[in-house]
Amino acid sequence: MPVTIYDVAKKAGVGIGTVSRALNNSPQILPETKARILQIAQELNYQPHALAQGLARRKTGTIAVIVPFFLTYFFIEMLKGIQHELTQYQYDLILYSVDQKEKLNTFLKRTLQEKRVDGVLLCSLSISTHFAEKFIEAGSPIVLLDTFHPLLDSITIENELGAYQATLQLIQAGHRKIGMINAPLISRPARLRYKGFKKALLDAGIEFKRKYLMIGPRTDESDGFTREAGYQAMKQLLTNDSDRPTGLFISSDIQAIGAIQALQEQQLSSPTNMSIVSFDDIELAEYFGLTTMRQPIYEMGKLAVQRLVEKLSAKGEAVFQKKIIPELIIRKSCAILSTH
Amino acid sequence: MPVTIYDVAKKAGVGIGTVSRALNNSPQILPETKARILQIAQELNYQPHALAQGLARRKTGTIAVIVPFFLTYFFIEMLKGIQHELTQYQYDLILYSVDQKEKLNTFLKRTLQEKRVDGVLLCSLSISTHFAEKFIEAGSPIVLLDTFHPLLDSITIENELGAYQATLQLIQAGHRKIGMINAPLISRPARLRYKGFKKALLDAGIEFKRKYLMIGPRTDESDGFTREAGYQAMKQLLTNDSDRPTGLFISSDIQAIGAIQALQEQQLSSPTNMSIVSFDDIELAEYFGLTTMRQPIYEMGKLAVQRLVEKLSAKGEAVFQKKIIPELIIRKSCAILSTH
DNA sequence: TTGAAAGCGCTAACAA
DNA sequence: TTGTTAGCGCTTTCAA
Repeated sequence: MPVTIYDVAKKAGVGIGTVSRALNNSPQILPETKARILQIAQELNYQPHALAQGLARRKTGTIAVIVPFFLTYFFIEMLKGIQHELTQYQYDLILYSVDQKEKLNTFLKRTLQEKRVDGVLLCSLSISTHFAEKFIEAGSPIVLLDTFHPLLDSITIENELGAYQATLQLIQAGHRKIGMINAPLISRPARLRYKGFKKALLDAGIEFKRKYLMIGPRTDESDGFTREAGYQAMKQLLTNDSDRPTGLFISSDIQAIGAIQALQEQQLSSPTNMSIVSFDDIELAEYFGLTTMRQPIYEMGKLAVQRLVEKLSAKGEAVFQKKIIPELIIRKSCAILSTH
Repeated sequence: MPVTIYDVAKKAGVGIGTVSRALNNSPQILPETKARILQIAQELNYQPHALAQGLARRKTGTIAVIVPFFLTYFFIEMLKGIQHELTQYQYDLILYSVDQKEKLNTFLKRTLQEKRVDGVLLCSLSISTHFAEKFIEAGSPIVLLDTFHPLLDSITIENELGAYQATLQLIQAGHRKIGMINAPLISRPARLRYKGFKKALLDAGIEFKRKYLMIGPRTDESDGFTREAGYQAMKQLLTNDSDRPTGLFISSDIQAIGAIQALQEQQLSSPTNMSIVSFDDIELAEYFGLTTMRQPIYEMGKLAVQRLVEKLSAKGEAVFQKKIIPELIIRKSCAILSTH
């Protein structure tokens, strides 16, 4: 039989209101009674019922984190940052993973109406304007992570700029035949990285060749930022052995790793036969010696939580849109092209 | 202003009890009134308040998943299985990650008393007998995943058997100088795999050499089943260049990957200079061509959820202890030793 | 078949 | 400073 506030009150010989005050350290209570009550609560091993407390307080102490179903390295890192920071603020985390498109809206609707959570962190998934407005109307705190909507708070990476820099790195290494392996363009980061890539070529006066561009497949199981997708893309690219790029910008490390595998199967290697600059800087990037654009994913997760918690207490400010600039990490997958 | 059951009742011209009956498809209601109420609820976009519902029903529709803080590939896979299955049963998932030892007990205590969740899934972390008994007393459903306690339901891998088989594979390939890279022995799987390893050697009449055993370091950040730990262990092992093993059982794929890296740094490779059999069969194992003992992690996650959900409805049966037998996956990291 | 009312365990406003 | 009480939004008896 779980012990309730009534049990504590009875044993202490006070009303439940007083117990509540003692527990929530209200100033309107005599220090001695407070001490006595706390003591008794301890003895009885009392712990408030979370749901009852939530119902009365109109807040749950829980936030929802919505992520794509395919938990890749990227999301793990993000989750770690989020989780770590959330612990600091004493919030619990409900994890929703979206395996189908409609699911996201279901979850958003639920978080909005069901009142099971105080706020939501939406990761890497696009929210419709309809729902963005709903959240604003309802005054429900939400922050977007690695995704964007003009009406809402967000923390994103400067994808276009990062891609530009990555490509520039290839150009500065002397490459002129530069290609890209990208994820499908339904993904916003994929679109932006593509844009940055093309701009870098344009600015350098290098022609963009359509056949140097490879877009890996997307499946129900993945968003296309996968090792397998990178592998397939590179294989496809190697099909054309008369005219191949010498340098490649690949939209994620994990794809680059797959691509390197495809290279090796043909007795080729990076950077000898193909220079590569990728994106993310996941843990494995170091192992593969990838020159890559580092996204501080963990820190972004922390930042998102901080912002959300801020909104949870004092809401109603201007839209907060933080853009993080990725950092070029030079390893050895991008070689300087020998001039002959 | 959120719409409540009262709003629906008023608009339908009925009592809230009737609305509740309509919503929870109780048989004690006239089909027509039910239809009408449902219709109105729809129009009003009504959704029950989760906490209020939970308070009244004495169940939350949420389960807790407790995992170690260092989310490795192993846990990700496990989480995916859990998450996927949980969705089928309409349960929400609260994720607790344990970053310090005391934290686990805090979480267990909370789940027990706070009534925020209906049950718990404890992954890869040891529960004390004290808490095991508490859970039984309280009748709180809990199932252990990749961890064991005699009093509680659990789903574990036959670690000892798996290690035995892995080692046997090396022996059958002709190896006689066989070593092991292991994680620290505080980990139960590490202990059991060590045991299986030694038994295989013993049964084959092969001497176990202490200097062929390498145990990687454990840190606050990790349990020792990491790439870095494997890397360090192999480096250490290579220190001795006069007398090295030719075959190695490594306690996880990710450590094996680190070990291979150390090998490569010395211009060595597997299997040419060192045969390796590892454990887990994570996604990357295929890429590295690891011969390994496959743990059906995803399926174990699913199974755990199924069992938990079962207990959630009809509890109070015998202790369920499922032991999964790992499967040998032959790739190319273990070479047949040429007889000369 | 339905409505009214008594909880579920807590917080917070109101009195005392 | 404290006790009492009215909610919080729902489920579920108990009568009708």
